[in-house]
Amino acid sequence: MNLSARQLKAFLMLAEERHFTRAAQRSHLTQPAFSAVIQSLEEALGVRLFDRSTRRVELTPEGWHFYRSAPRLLNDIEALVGEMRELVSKRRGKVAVAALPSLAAGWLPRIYAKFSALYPGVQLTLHDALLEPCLVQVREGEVDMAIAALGRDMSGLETESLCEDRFYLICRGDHRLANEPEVDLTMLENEGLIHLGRGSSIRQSLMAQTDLSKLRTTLEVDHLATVTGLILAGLGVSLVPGMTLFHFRHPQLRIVPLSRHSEIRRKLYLVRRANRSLSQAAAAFHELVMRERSSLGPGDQMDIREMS
Amino acid sequence: MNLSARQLKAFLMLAEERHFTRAAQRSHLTQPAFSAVIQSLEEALGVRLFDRSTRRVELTPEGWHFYRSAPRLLNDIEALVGEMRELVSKRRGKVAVAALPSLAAGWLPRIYAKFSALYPGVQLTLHDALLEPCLVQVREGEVDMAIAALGRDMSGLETESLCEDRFYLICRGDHRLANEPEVDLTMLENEGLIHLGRGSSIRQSLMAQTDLSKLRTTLEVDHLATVTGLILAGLGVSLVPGMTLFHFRHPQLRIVPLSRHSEIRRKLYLVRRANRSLSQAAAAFHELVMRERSSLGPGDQMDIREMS
DNA sequence: CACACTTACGATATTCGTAAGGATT
DNA sequence: AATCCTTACGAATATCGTAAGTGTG
Repeated sequence: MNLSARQLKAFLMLAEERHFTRAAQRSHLTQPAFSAVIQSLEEALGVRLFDRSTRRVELTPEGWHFYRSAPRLLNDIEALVGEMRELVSKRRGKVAVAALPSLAAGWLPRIYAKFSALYPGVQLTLHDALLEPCLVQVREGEVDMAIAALGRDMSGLETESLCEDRFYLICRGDHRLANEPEVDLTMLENEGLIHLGRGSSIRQSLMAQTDLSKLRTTLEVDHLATVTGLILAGLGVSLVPGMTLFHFRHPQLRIVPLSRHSEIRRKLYLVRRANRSLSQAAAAFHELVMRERSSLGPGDQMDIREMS
Repeated sequence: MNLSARQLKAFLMLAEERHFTRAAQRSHLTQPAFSAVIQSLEEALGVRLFDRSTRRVELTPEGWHFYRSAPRLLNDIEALVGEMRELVSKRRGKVAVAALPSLAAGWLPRIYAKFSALYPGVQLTLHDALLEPCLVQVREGEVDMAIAALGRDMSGLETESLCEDRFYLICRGDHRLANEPEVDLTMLENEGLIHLGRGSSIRQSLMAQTDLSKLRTTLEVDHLATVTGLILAGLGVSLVPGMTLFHFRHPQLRIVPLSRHSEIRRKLYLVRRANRSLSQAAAAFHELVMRERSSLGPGDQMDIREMS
């Protein structure tokens, strides 16, 4: 037995029209072919569904019984197929992304806006989280992908490089280095440095690439917004990657690039589960991110321009 | 697009097993053939439903979405097909029959008992009604068939002869004709005759075949049970067909056949709608009636034996 | 290298359209 | 005679199983 949507559709068409020739036309079939579909259905069910003479076509008692359920059934089938088509065409769907706070606040919203314009039916979710929580959410399938740095354990994850993010010195306008065109790490000796928490990828990038022992760590906070306030209050300076510079557009703050030879960089990646395909909507989002990645990397110039 | 039950079943099998070879075996297909079914489904939906490497088979996001609805859908399909099979096999169904009161009380219950034993799942309905209401119910499709006589208007109806029913004289044991082996209509002159109502087929048969002007009509009632009482009270005699004789098994009543040459008969038919097929259950009932018709026709002997 | 999915390919079955057949009004 | 469903039949398509190919652990 193998009931098909085509048979159901033909049955309903004939039950409505009570006329093989018309029902066949509406089904885009020749009348004999249509007849064969009905016959195959009757044979599959083992019972005649229509009484037909050349002048009259009518449902048999069993036909009526079938007719009670068939429309709902076909409707369910077509609803399901329709849903799938909507997913494929991205008229519907969901994309969940995890991103480091710096990206979640700065670059990603612009991507979200573009994506929403392209696919207004797709529901977007954004989880701003520190590096490790980002990776956990990807690994556990809570999000489709993350935009983050590399973590300690990247097993089961697949990464694609997005950009490299240079670091900058943030200081108050009256700081001794405020008007340098660029600074060197050696110039920062004995400066009071305001750090982000240890869960932060910014902090981790810094620790991995730099010897900060010559600097004094004055404070450690969790949010960049807080850093702004602390610097303004004269409590120290900070080193942050380019992606976060929009936090520091302030008349009394200065942003000074680190010189080439003491350049520190944070590498950012798009992270997703290994060997797992993305949903159609997520794949479209992924594609958009990769296409737009030039708008955040190589990284520095653009952000400087934005700030000026 | 033509979704089929086979595709759904294969999909669910694979979603459960996550293994083409095993799922193929359980589907009684070779693995490549099974693979082709899955591919045809994916092609029909325009989206991959399974991520497969040689070592792992897993649902894609779209596959999961499909999986949310597919089991219910397949279940509905199989439920419908199952229902149809039950109707065909007469494990379920309905049969509604209309019958003249004489048959509804006497012969038909025995048929119902036999039918119920054969098909305990089929629900039987019996409408005992006078001739014209019987025919109306058939014509309007309220019942599958009727067991009745011929009416004035038989258009749209199809009849099959069931039996002929002889008439008998019913009188009290102390009546002058009580011990005759048979009586002639002429012997009934000036008798007081108890009639049934004009809607009754018994009355109509009598009127059509006999000149009753020599007899006095003393009373006219609607139910045979009442006739019994009236005869016992000495209010007259009655003429009734053989099928009703069980009403008159009473020590003080006598049943006397009418002689051959003044024989009156009531013809009984199975009546159904013209050009309309019966439901499977009704067809089985019809067949049983026709097979058992010898147990009521030619009519007389048996009833006489029963009465003795 | 062994297991597992895909591709290739020939055989069979199904489906389709055209044309002829048969029944009903 | 006209209408309309069924049957007949050849062509295109789909489905199946066997066997070879490919890729992954």
